[in-house]
Amino acid sequence: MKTSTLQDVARVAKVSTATVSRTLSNPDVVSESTRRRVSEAVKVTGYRINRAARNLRTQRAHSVLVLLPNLANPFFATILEGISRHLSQLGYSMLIASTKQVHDSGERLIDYLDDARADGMIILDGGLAPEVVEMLAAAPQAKRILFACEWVDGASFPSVRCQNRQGARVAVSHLYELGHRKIAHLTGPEGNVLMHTRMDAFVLEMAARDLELKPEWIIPGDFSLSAGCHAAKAWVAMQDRPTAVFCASDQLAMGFIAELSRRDVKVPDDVSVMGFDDIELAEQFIPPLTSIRQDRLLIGETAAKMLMERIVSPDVEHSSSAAVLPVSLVTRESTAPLVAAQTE
Amino acid sequence: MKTSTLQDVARVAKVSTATVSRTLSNPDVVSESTRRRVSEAVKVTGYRINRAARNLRTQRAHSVLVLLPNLANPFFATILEGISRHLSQLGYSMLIASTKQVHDSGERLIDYLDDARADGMIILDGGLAPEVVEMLAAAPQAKRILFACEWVDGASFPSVRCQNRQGARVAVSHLYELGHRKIAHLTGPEGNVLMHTRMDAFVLEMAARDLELKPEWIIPGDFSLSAGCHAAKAWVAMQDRPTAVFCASDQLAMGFIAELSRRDVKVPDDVSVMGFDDIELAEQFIPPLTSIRQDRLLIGETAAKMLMERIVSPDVEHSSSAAVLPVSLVTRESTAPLVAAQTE
DNA sequence: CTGAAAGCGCTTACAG
DNA sequence: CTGAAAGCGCTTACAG
Repeated sequence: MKTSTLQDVARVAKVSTATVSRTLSNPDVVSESTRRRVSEAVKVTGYRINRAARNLRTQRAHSVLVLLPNLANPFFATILEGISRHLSQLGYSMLIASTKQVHDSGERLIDYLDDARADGMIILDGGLAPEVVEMLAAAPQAKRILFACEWVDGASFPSVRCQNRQGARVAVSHLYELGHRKIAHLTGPEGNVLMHTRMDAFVLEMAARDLELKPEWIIPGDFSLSAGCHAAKAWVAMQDRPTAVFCASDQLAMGFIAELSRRDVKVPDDVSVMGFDDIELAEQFIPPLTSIRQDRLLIGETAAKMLMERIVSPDVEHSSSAAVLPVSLVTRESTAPLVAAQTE
Repeated sequence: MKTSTLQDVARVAKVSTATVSRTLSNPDVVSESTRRRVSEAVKVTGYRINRAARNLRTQRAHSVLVLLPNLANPFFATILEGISRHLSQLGYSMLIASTKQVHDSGERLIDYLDDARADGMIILDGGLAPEVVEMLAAAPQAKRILFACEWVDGASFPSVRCQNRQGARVAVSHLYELGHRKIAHLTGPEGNVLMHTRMDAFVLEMAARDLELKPEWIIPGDFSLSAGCHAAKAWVAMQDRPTAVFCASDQLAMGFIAELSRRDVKVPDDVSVMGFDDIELAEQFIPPLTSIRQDRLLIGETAAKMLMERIVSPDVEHSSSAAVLPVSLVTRESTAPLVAAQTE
């Protein structure tokens, strides 16, 4: 059983292929009776449009590439869900690749656009090599590239992100209100745009509140569980221990707490710890983690929406400024008021 | 700057488009000097193949759909990584969709194959509606559909899975060797093929070892953290408490332990708990989780490999039996020898 | 080893 | 409102 084509439908409906095509993509333009005959013929033949043919003819791939730093990071799942939800509404498919895999396969990122595999690109990796960013920026399709979550400083791509600075400020202010004055920051990876943004806002907020910030209270990390574990060892070894730690990711916070717990340091009794992201697991963690919530579904949907507007209406002038989505404080049990015993 | 086509390359190289095409896809068949001239022309023009055109001409989409039950489940990330790794080696792209999203968008799963969007399908959801499975099985492209991790009993699709029965057996035997005799099983969701397979093997292994199994020691769950929490409440309420619990997933085990810990029940001192899957987090959990390890990268790679063989050589007779990949016991700190205090 | 030509299955400007 | 025809950019059987 061969799959049937427009030709087959046209033959059955006794109209031209042009008319079948119109009926399918623009029904208002054909007569009522034609519409009925064609619909009937479509049903009889079991016709499905051939997208390869349509793509070639319309010069559209009807799909979008999402580039992740790493497929195995659960942080991205909900963002993908949001992207995919919006794309499929518009009849677009979602293609996924990771930076590493594109590199390993010897392809260039821009090929996805150049070879008509994708109409646009949502990049969730701010750490692309500078020459890759340059190549993307110089490409004729640069208008159909957008960053989400992370971004590249100095590049002119539109982007979607959360209020990273505000998140750091809210974190400090939450800990401050609990009475903490000695607050450490466990950072993301050096060079990462989120790491710098959050750390920078943290430092400024500490200064604004006139809080001392010893150099060793900025603990370098990399968003991972294991970096959190290492940081816990550093914290334990400190002469003058901070009574609260603001971590740049939930995974960092979890690793930090896990290692402390192995050493019989209690959270939040001995030290308050909070994360950033509010991943699914934060609520289930022991203790449930106080965090800065990003709405990842919304980030995904917004990114897809902005990109699709640029794909569908390339000639309209689109604002190139970033869409900055709100964050919110989620208070759980890993942070608590400062008690006398912590300050001896 | 328009992107250049085969025509442009042919013009520059002063050969026909046929020759350019051959040079690119089958270089051995053209002369040395032609090969040089064409390569040069490709470089000069910056030619990239147009995949939409090639796909139409070759009647291949050069991409594969991976269907997930749910995009937001981190369990699948590494499997995707494995699939994607193999596909991209062969120049294929990976399309992702979730069962729910396909349903919501009003599409039928088979459309992906019918409309030339994908050449094949890897399905990670054994819980497809029976009418969907029937439709897939009846389709002319049924040979290019494969299940991984989960599968559908009674359907004849090839599949890749881990040794689920063996995993359950090893779990019981591990707990038995630690001295446990009263062992409970916290199950996956009713109706799920993994749930039944693991439970069934658990029950048989208990019987084989002549161990009592009270009905209430089979605790219904659904693979999630929160089901694990609920189960912990059930365990606490039991008159005759099992001294060890084998959970059908790591998430279940983590939820179970988390809730126990809130109630000051110690793992493994008061009860030994083990999971299934060995997800990344298992090692970082407190206590680090004993689990049955599945090699998810290998599952993904194997699935992609089997599917691609069927796509590339549709006429060869492929074994339709399942590929069953080994599991292994990973012993960590959530299980411990039975001590007298537990058996009073 | 190479070229001319057909054709994959659509969409759309043009003409009526 | 509808049809004939061109063409999107490739690949490949055929002929030489």
